[in-house]
Amino acid sequence: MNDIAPYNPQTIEPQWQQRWDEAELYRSKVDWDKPKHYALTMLPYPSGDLHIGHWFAMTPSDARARYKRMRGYNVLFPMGFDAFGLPAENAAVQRGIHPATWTYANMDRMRRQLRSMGAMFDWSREMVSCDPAYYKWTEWFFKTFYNNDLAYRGKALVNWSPTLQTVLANEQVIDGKDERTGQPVIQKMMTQWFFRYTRYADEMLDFSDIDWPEPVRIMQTNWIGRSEGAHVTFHALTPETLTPETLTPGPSPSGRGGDSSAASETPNSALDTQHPAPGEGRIPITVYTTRPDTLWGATFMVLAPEHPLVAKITTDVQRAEVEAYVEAAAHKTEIERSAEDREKTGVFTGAYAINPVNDARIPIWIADYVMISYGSGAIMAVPAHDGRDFAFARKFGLKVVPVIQPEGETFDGDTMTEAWPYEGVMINSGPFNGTPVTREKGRKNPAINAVIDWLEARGIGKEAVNYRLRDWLISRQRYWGSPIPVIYTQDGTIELAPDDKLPVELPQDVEMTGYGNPLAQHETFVHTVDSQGRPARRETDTMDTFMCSSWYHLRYLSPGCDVAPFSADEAAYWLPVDTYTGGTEHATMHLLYTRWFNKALRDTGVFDDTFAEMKRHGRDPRELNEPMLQLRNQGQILGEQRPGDLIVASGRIESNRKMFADHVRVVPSFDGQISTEVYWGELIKRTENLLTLETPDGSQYTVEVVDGATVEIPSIPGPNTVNQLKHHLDVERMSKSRGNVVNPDELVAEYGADTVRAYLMFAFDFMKGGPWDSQGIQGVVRWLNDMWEIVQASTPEAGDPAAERALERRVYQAIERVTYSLEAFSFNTAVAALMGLRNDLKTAVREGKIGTVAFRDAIHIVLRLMAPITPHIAEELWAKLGWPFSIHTQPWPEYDAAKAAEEVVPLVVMVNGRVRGHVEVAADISEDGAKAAALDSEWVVRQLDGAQPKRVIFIGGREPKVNVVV
RNA sequence: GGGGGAGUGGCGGAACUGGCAGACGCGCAUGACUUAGGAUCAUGUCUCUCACGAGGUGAGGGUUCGAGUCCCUCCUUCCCCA
Repeated sequence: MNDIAPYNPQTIEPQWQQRWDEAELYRSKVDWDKPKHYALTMLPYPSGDLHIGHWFAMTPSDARARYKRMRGYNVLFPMGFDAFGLPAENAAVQRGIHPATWTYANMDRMRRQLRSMGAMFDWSREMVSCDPAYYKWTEWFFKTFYNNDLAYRGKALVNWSPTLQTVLANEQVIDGKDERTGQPVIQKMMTQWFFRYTRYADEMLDFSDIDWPEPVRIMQTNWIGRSEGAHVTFHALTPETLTPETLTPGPSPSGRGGDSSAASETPNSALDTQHPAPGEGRIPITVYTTRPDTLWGATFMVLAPEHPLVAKITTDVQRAEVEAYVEAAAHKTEIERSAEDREKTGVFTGAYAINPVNDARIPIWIADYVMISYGSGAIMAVPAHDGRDFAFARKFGLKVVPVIQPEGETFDGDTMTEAWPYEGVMINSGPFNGTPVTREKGRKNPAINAVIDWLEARGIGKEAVNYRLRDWLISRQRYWGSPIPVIYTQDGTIELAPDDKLPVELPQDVEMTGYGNPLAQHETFVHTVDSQGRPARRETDTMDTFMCSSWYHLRYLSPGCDVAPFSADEAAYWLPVDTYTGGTEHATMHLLYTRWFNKALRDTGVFDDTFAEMKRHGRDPRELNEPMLQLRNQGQILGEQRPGDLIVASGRIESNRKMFADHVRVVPSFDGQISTEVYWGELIKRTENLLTLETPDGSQYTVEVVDGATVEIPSIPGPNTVNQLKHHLDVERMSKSRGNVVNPDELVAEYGADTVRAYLMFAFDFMKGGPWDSQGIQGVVRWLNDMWEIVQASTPEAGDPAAERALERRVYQAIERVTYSLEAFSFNTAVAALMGLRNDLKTAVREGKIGTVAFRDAIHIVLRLMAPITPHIAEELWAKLGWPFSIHTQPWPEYDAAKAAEEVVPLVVMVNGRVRGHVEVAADISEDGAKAAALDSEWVVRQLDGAQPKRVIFIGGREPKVNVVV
């Protein structure tokens, strides 16, 4: 082995990458004679540099795509950029760079970095979402949706910064303030564009056609939040209909008086006497409830502060208070408002409504725990059976009337301490008293079922299904996004830009000031003409970037196509995506949007040509009901845990916890260092020259390093400064500010791409991720160095047949393990199996019992098993042995059970389920034979001591076991 | 606030349907080769015990011939969304 040149990935990797490019090894072309495999990994946002997380997401997916290709599939594995979005605008505002300049420069850098992975990306299919050739079709899809009643204009709350005159994204708002300027942000209603997301809500609840992780399916189901219940119409009494004496300021009587008997048939009778005649002066307010069985317990109503009726129904007496509350609510975010543990706030409007089931007159309040964007923005409050309503009622002294009572309990509205949202028997509910209530939801609950029928019969209410899911708000008041191709004519009607005028292009000459919407300020963009040539205004909102990423997998099919978003010929062959990999953070947003988009395209005829082509080739168009068949989520690579330097500081002690140090020393341990003259401990935090030291018992000390102090760090030669001291790092997400970022470029320069790829696959569970460990990579370095030498080792002409058979067995067992592991996204065990094989090969070379022919047969298989994981070294060694280019077009080694089979196996002997020992037996031993061997073994004989076993259990299979119960 | 995971040696992690817990690797220890070693090679490495043996997968309980795996209660953590 002496004359072998050392393994040098820095030389061989770029060479092979170039060779693969030149040979167009990864160009994927439609070939109906071969089965296809569309492997897709979520495309990156061009933020600047490629992160180790990108490598972790992409290289295992690449390995699997390569493996599929060797299994005989025609594989498509494309890459592109999700290039619109906020960071580019922030860069523009902060550094005066145009978003396009910033984005394209980043993409150039990232393309180079992506190529260094040695992945099988087909770059001829690259798509870039901010390219006009791409967003032309994003706009075209908007038109398609608009023309099919899937897009509409509506009102929604936005984060509005009065200072910047602009709308902010949720992530730009921290504690109700703009994160950049610290100026307050208010909630403002604006007219915006929506897609009818709920149109496909029910279909999106059906996962029967797709193999997606259970957690994702659960999250999507909860996100859609389907519930069954009823719409019920209450009627508000307008101020004019109320007589002066009914206008009691403040809340209604608390119910703590004489009429509060919970068993009373007409609980609100005291309030019930003065409501006006039906019809006149009544404003209908429809509420949605999942619990129509509790209608008799509705003792007040609550409207969202933004509800349009608030101004109309508020009495003059209450007006000032109500307006102040509405104003205050505008300054709160939904997150704050929906926090359940928060103290409830609210204001009485002075108005009353009639509960349609019992004609009770109940007060109408406004409170910020009711959201205008949710349901109808109005609720009936049933304090006895809803936690939030209960808290509200108690805070404001509102009446609590129980209408459901569990067996063996007697509720009293005045003394209940918490709401009872569960089962029982209906009480105080007129005709329904005595009806049993279960924990079932919707019609399955007999009480709900009966009440809904009753409401419908009387025309008071109607069965209804509601979704937590809201329509998809796609408007963004931003520059760097796909324009919405809409024109507003002078008379206010909406026109769409004609197809031959698409795309509506973003103007290049914009000024990014961070103030206002750049597009709205751009005169030549805004001012246009309508279809009649009359002056008109353009829509200045752009589309949510989730719109771009909802169809990028289609653009890869034919990125150059300019007559359609994608070519039907390509789509009919490649779709749907077979394997999709990406992070869990997209579980409910991107992955639901893309499913919606796919169903919308199906129903608006966009796939019609594709369907026709599929049928022509005998494929069923229903295969395209879902965009991605199999989904797997990778975990996240976290920063490396690092201990801080051990430090001994001496100087002037200021107080018992603070020192001004003129001498700081890093020591290997604290032996003999401890004295009262010095401070010592692990450096857990450093802010400039202020150090925090922690002793093993957990006490902390502050050390301020004075100017001109000596700093000694023995591991770093030369004079040291305080900046070179390493402080402790916990396992956390990587970020520049924490200083725990792992740079893949540096790793590739040091170890080579194959090592980095294999290490990422080996060191973590793909689905879980975990903290980076810079030491562990040595194991992979050794593995590849070993393989480099083993493959080129010299072997004897003839070998020992038994040893050769043993090696063959190990090789074939490895085929099975690696194959199974790659199928199952268990990349770590695939590498482990290959390392195990390395151990066997190494032993074989050392012992010299394997002949050249047998050894070459083994290597021929081993290199192909390595090829998906470490493509460069596998190709290089393959070539060194004189085998033809390219290893990546070779078939995957075929598993042969006979060759993998063991002849003799250890029979596991268990007594009462615990292993006691092993007996060598033939692998194909019969049940009776195994039992006899076990009963004959020393352990069983000793345990039984002449007695009969109670039971003898044989567990067959490759590893036979016998359990003797005594 | 809502939702989803995860707890196995000093560390990363194995254990496919309940069937030998700790594969593979890092680290560590001892030895070898070396002027030297952060290179390489060999051996060892869950805990207790000289040993025979016994115990052991966050805690407690249950089902089973047999539980890391299934069920119940609790604890600790991480992630995502709003």
